Amino acid sequence: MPVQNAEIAAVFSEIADLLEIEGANPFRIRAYRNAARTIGDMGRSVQAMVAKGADLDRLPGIGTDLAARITEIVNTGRCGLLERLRKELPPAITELLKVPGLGAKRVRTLHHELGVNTIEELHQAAAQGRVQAIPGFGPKTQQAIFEATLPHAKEPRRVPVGEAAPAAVSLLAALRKVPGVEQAVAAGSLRRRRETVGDLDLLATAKGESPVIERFAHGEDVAQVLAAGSTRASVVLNSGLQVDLRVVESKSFGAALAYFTGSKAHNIALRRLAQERRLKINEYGVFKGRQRVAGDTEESVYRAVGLPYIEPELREDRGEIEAARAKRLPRLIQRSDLRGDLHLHTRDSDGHDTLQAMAETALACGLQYIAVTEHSRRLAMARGFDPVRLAKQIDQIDRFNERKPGIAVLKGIEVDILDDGELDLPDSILQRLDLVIGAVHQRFDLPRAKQTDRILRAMEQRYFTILAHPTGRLIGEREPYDIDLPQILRRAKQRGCFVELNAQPARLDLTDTACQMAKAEGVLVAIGSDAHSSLDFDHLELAIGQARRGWLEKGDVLNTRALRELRPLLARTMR
DNA sequence: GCCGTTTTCGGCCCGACTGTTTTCAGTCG
Repeated sequence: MPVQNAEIAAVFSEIADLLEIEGANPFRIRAYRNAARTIGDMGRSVQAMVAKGADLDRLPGIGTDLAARITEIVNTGRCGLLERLRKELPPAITELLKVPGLGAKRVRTLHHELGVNTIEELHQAAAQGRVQAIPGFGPKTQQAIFEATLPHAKEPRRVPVGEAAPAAVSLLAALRKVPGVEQAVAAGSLRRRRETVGDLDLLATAKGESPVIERFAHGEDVAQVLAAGSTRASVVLNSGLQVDLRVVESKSFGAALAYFTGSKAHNIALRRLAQERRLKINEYGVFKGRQRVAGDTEESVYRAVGLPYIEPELREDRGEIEAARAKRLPRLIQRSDLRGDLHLHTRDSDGHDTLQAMAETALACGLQYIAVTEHSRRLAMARGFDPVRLAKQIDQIDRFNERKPGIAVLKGIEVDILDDGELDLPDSILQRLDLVIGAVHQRFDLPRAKQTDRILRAMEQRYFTILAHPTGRLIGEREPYDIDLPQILRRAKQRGCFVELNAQPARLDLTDTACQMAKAEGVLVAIGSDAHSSLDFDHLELAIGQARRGWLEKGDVLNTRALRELRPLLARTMR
């Protein structure tokens, strides 16, 4: 039974939660949390490392004890420590930690004083007024618990970055109009371009008496004010999105921006470096004793700890500090590096705009070529193409290009990969194309070995260029299908074909760590907007964010190539 | 529980806000 990294991470997270409720050494708890994050974020399979006898304790934050626990979980599928903890505490109790305002200590108190073990029991206790009878708990706390544990109380959800970004734009515009406000910018996971955003972190600089906090808390879209002090406010918008605003003086702008951009793990690593230099970093600056030595810009903060500037998308404590120290930071790809778009639809299948309109908009977006890639016949509901309609479109594109429209249109297809790994259209028509994108659109439930084999077989087809949205996940809606991605990437390298980074906001597929894996394997990533209308070219910006999080540079992305360099690369896959 | 060009022991990031308190603990990011 294969053990996924995510499962090991979940075990360590639960151990950390239970240890915390038990009141264990906080640093031991942190060690389990750090290990959970390290394992969960890792591109490599821990199980494979164990099988190869690799030294697990060379992983950051993994020592002798944790290495032994990992080996135990991989080999036996069980974890003795977790089983022991689950006997000492009711397993459902970790759910209580998710209630806003409840941390480990209060959960422990509620458990000991009231015998509360589940959300339902906690709700009952609050309803009966038993919570406020405990020392340290008052009526407000009890009321907050009561409301947060109502059966219909929804868990805060993470919002796709494509939704969060526009919300931030309008909030920032409003902040900039408040008297005394000098700057207002987005920080947090939005600035790091994470694919989902838990809450919006905004940072403003303002002169002394600016009413910025007050105006923000009374904004027209604000449903609830969670907190509002002199430098910080937290609100919930009508959409359910939580927004935190921090206000600092402009001399602290850089330090505050670094601090509130995070990630938390990156900040901790940074402060540790500062400690070594007898410096202290907080959101107001970098300090040597009482003297402030940096903080007006982010660059100054990094310089103070002996590092070059690190791009926000890299700040996850996934090796960027070490890379910065060694002067080996990547020069991350930028939107302006993209020369073309390799995946889009017109209204000939399920898109909304004509080829002419798509081409004009792409040109206006600074692209030099696009590939039209309609669906194939298997996707009947998307009006997928059969060979006859595809032949017709091929002629249409040829005529279009003859008119010298200022942008080159490549002939492609997004062809379905059938259950057995065959493609949905015959070679006789595929051979007339410039590129063939293969996509899995049904049978997401195949077991790992079959699903992997299906994709590997598709990649071996005579005409196959790019594997579309390789994992099939839809953020927050559908899990990725179960595949051996490292094996697929290895085969892609051998075959000379490419993997897509699909820019649709709900897809952003590949993930950031998968992009890193592709880069490590030497497989070029093809960025595709998967545009279904001329408005969708904006999504390319999201894919660029994801690519940057995956440490991709210009050279790692197929469609940064000029057309004359691209053509031979595509032709090699059409053998 | 991890980690070490100061250390194999003794450290481990830092501050704001709230609620329940008469000076602070707990939570959060």
